[in-house]
Amino acid sequence: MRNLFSLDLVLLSPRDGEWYVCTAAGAPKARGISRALPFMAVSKAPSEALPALAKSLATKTVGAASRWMTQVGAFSDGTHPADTPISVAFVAVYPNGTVQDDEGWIRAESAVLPSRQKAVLKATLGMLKHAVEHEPIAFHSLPSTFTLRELQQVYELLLERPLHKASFRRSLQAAQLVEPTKAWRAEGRGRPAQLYKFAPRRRRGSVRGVRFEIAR
Amino acid sequence: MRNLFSLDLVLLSPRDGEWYVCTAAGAPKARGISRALPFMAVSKAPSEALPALAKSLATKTVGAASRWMTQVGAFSDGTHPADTPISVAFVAVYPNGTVQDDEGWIRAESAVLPSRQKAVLKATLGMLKHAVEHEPIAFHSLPSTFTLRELQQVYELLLERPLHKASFRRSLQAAQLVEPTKAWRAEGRGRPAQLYKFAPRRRRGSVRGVRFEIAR
DNA sequence: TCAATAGTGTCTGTTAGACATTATGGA
DNA sequence: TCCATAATGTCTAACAGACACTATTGA
Repeated sequence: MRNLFSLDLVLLSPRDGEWYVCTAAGAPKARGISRALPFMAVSKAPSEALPALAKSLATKTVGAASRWMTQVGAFSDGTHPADTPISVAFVAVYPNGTVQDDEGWIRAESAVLPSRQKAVLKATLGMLKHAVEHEPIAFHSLPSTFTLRELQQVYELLLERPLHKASFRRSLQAAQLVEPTKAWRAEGRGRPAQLYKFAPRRRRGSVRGVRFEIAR
Repeated sequence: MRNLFSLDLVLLSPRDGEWYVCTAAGAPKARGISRALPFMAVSKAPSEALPALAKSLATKTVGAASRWMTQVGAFSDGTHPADTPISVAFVAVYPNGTVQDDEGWIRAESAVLPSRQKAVLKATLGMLKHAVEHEPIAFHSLPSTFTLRELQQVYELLLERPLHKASFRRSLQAAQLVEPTKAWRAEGRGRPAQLYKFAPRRRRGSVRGVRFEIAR
């Protein structure tokens, strides 16, 4: 039976200041591409909704459920191992520490993928840059407790630009999104860092004026 | 031949401080729903890319090309007149003045649509709220010249909240996105308003710190 | 003691929001 | 003259960015 579409997953996890993306074997060997983003070929009208399908595929692939997932979009260009006319992509993040020395997780920057999936990955990273402002992506990219330095590094990964330490912490405090725990963590030389947990109290009340960052 | 998917369009245009959405006849008469968003049922792998397909369908439907269009996403829930497992939706805006007393354009707020398309419309309006910051949607929702009051009203429609007049104009001036023309337009009683045109000079250089507007 | 990192205090320039004021037309 | 709307000036509070400083650990 001919496939209707494929459902593709961009599963990301930060490690060493870079995004790692989960891949599976089974892509066509043509042109030296042996790995691909996890996908599921759908050949009949699915009984479940797309998000539920994506969630179960992610859980099956990684062995754990992701805490945040959203749709990236539908893609029709380029080549895809399932050879479907379109692919619907979802993105999910897994906490820092998920990536072990597993060859399934590879650096997103240098990932070699079928051309459609390469476009999916690029679109995903561009989408995260905007979505980070409205969704708690960074917090779900970390374990339940984390240092503020780790949090800032994830934000810098998401936004693809450096952030100012003091300003970052002030804004974070004003937003009342995290709470300190009583635990501290020493790494290497310097002063130990306090561990925080994600505990949003309220949405930032002051909705500020328009920003005009219009791409031309 | 069974359909692979449908391509749906959310064609929006502002009028009287509200969004109007373009609909076409031909939806099933069941449950009193007689109109639907314009769509195209795709039964074989398309020779064109999705954006090109959407663009040509929009041009054919409205009789004019839109100046801005982007994908909303893929939708699988609910009912759809094409009865496809998924629908890929695109959104485009048409300038104020496109909507005449044509029954094809109806108020988006009170639109009665097949359930999947209703979800598409809702997701679209939510998406625009975030996209307006990064893409010149508002300018493409107006004719080539417009008053700053019209521009602010479109932004208020997009953002779904009122804006402060003086701050809006200051930010607009700082962003160097518009240029005044020599024309003025008098409407009703008060002082005539100067007409402006969209003429972006530069991207706003100062990329400011993180905003934490995290939805919980 | 030194190096390295965590965390904070202060200063300054920018800007959003409030408010007031002037400008300019029609009724 | 009065009213409605456009456009702009001023003040203030909030905030981002820079910088410096203190705090606390390991080497």
